[in-house]
Amino acid sequence: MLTTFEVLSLPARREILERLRSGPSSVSELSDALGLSQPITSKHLRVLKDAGFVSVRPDAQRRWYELRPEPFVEVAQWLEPYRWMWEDRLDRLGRYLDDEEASR
Amino acid sequence: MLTTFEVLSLPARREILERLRSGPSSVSELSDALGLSQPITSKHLRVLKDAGFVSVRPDAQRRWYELRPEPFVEVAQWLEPYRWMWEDRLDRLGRYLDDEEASR
DNA sequence: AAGGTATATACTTTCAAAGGTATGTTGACG
DNA sequence: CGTCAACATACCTTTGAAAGTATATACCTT
Repeated sequence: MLTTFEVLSLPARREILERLRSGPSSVSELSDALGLSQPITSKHLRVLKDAGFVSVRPDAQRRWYELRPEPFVEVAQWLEPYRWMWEDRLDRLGRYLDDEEASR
Repeated sequence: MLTTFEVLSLPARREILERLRSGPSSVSELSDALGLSQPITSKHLRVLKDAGFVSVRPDAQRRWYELRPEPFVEVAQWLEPYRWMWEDRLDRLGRYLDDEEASR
């Protein structure tokens, strides 16, 4: 199973995620919209599902894929300790320290 | 050249970045601290440099590597349109009010 | 039951990143 | 000037993700 950042390293998969921001979508809708073959699309969705980026809801032959927040939260948490580099406002530093303290 | 997310997909490189949060470091310091061989460390640092994650300052035989914000900002900007998934409006309203207050 | 639709997966090939090892390069210092 | 120290890079090998193609599965419709 691929890790969160490995999943995100492929542009096609980021495009799938971007498209899912506007709501759930079926495989054929995604493959049409992004110009990918159906098998390729299914395989990317499988990877995205295994990593927690999407969930699936069957509906007859269709599968509706939908965004899930967990891996995005993981990225946000990874990113947080680096924010001081470009957001050097003291109140944000304060907020970061508050969060650190609150997490213990 | 590897893209931002490709660079981040390797744990060893994320560990290097994490270590650099406490300040600039030389190759041997990093390789000792992380248990990596010197060539491997140098190669990862080369990748990180090419992708803009670090800058280098020569000092005799030593090279001091230091974090740079740009790629982190890129990740933050990519992440932003997904925040609604786990941060609801009230959270963001709260932060907005905090910012307004802090700016006076 | 038959045929069509929507999706998943098996199989193969390709390709490039990652690690290991050896060697090159540059500067310090006796 | 020779040697050591710190680092970079060239070369080779391995490995696994990605794409393409073909096929399997499940469900609807008539």
